[in-house]
Amino acid sequence: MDINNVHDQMRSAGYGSLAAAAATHDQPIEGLDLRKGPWTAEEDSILNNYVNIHGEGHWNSLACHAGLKRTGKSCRLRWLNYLRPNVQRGNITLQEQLIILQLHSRWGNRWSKIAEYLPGRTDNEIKNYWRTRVQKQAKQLKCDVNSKQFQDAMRYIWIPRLIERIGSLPEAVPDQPSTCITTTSESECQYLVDPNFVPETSGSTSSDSYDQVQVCSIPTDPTSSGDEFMTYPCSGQYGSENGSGYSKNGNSDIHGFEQSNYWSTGGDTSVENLWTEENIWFLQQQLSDD
DNA sequence: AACTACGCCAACCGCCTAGTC
DNA sequence: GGACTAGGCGGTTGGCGTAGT
Repeated sequence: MDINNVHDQMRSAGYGSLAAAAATHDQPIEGLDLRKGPWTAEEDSILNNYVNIHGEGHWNSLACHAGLKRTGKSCRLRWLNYLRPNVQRGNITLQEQLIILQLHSRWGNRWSKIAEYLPGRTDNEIKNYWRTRVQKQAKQLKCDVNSKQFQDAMRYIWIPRLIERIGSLPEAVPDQPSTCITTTSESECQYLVDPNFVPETSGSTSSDSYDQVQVCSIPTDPTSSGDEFMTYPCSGQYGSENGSGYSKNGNSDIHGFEQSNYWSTGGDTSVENLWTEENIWFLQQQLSDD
């Protein structure tokens, strides 16, 4: 461990308590070489060992006592986003995408709140996912990510498509503790967030509508205790028998979309091919008719 | 092979809030 | 009640890798 830690440097430099204050506000103090940028393996090891022994919290003093020339904030971030046990990185699954879309439509950019429902995922990663993937889709649609147009596109196209794809998976992905899939009948399926992570989940409530899928039990308000299912149109193997379940307000009017190449993008698990020119044109036509 | 453009993501920044004195 | 501190959150940025030319 580096004996010449920040604390000692501060003291020897005569800064006293100013040092801690400076660290709090991320203000570099002349003569102190607080490190920035990517963490080294050695720094990771030091932080990991220190937290394993002393626990989380008190990040500023942790940084000093561990001999890390980093701000407390930096240590906290590194621990939460990278070193913490069970942190998952990369490969946002379909189930996770679904949850992100749903929760964002409800809570907006409350990344940390959304992250609570995705065990192992950090708010930073969800935020990055949203910015790089979702906003890209909005850009392709030539609309703002917060616009009604894009919200509709998500609700009536993207999310149902995700549901369809999740339903077509060979089996529920076992390493996704946040999501379970239960099928209550041949034409009805439910995607429920694991009760361990979502409060007030209703276990096996039946769908009100024959051709709609219950996706998630999410409190209307973070403090709400009531059950509320977000419902989305469903088609194909899980939807209405005529396969025309895409609907606004429960009435089908986007099924023509399906008859284009919307469902013909193969078995990839991403949504990268969602907005073909043809689909974008069709969607814009549909939405402009509202 | 060299260069450029772009996407992704780790990390930083500034602001806010809660707790403490 | 005000000052100070720690921690948390969302927005932003910079660097790296990769695809395209």
